Amino acid sequence: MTSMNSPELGTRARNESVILEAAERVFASHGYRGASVQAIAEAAGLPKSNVLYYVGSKRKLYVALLERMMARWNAMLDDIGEDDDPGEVLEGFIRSKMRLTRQHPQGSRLFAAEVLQGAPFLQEYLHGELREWVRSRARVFERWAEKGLMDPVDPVWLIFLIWSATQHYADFEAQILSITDQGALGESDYRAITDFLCHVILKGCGVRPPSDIDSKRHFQDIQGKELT
Amino acid sequence: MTSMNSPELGTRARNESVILEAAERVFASHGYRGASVQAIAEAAGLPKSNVLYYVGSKRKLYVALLERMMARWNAMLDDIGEDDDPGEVLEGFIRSKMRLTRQHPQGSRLFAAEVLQGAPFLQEYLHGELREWVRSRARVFERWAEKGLMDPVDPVWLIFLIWSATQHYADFEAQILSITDQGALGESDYRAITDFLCHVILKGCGVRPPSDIDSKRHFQDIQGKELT
DNA sequence: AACAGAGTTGACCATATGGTCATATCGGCA
DNA sequence: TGCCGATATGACCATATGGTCAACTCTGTT
Repeated sequence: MTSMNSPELGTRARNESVILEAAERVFASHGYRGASVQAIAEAAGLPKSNVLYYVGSKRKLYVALLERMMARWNAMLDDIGEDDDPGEVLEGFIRSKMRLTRQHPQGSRLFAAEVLQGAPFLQEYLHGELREWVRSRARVFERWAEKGLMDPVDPVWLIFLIWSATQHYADFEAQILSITDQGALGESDYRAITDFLCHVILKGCGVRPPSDIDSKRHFQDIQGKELT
Repeated sequence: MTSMNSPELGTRARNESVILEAAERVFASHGYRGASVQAIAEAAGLPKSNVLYYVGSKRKLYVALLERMMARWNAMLDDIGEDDDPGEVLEGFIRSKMRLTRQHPQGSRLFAAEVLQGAPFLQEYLHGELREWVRSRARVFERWAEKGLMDPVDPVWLIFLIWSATQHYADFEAQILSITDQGALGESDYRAITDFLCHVILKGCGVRPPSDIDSKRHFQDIQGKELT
């Protein structure tokens, strides 16, 4: 079979993976226009020609990265109904989004850079799939407000608040590290931040926090996924 | 004197102003590396040589824009003491930051792009001036918590929450417009968002909202500054 | 050993890049 | 009128850009 390579991957799969990781870093910090194939190749430790041999073109590489990130994003978005517990749903929402940010900071930054330039490659996704997702969530939140389970806040602004507060820890990491005088955010920082956000946002919307048992399940969920 | 030009500006002042606005847009959407002098020149409606005649170099232009934005930041950061009213301070803080975002969306995006690439030009500012500002604010918040005027939340995460939630409406404007199916965020949107953020964040931290008279002062403050 | 297909890479191309410079025009003033 | 500094801009340069291509090596199969 294949010779003794890194964990059972063909040459193509291995190189593509190296290239994707390198490209994600470069695109994330310099945006689409600012990233050069040469820079990506150097970050991947390969000649430029080899990179283009695998990915075809700069544009295809960029699109592939965006699609990978949107797939991760979709995997995070589970469904809810108006009979679910608002506290559980909101807290799960915050924790999922924070986990995504933590596990894929470069991907989060890539997304931010894409949206900063007006989201030319993501218009369709944003205006289609994601918009519908937000609208359906918003309807449920409104029902909860009618039932007195939460304050009558605009559900769309609430969703954006959660997205922004979590996204921030990837996109503005450089600022946060400078200001808190740290080299990196550790597991305990992320746990503290997540708990803080859950506290403020749930309380701020007048939502009763979920019972301890549920919080503990979420907590273990995070720990389990982190230890890989 | 000078011939009949736009509102009493010398040639130099007028052209520099046009160039700065154009450059802010281009740098904001494509980052430092992704922005080309040619693109800036076209956005300004001037030949490339003329742009370079006025600004010297791409790098100087970029630094000038960052400095202008940091000056606006600093103008917003007024001082507080532990005897001030927490609700008034927090609400003023949120409203100031939101006003900055609204009045200078391109500048906000420029800042975001700079931080996304690791803040190479802003390290000094972030690690010096801004870090001290955050620390001093944090001490006051902690005193308030000790006095029982607010929940014992980590003040630094609270400051970042406010920054992220407000910043978001500039940096992710494309996403927000796509999802809410709008062409632009209007004055009424901004007022609603600001009120929403004040409600959630103050309540979420256990801070008593300021009295009506104070809110009205803030409100007029905003309106006054917006109508220019 | 011979072959085939995947992988590798330097040379090359047209175009774009940031920046310089010589030259030309402008507006006011003597 | 002639002069002068500020303004304007096309021509130009060295380098970097995304992408192509032909030649090469490697690995597994017959």
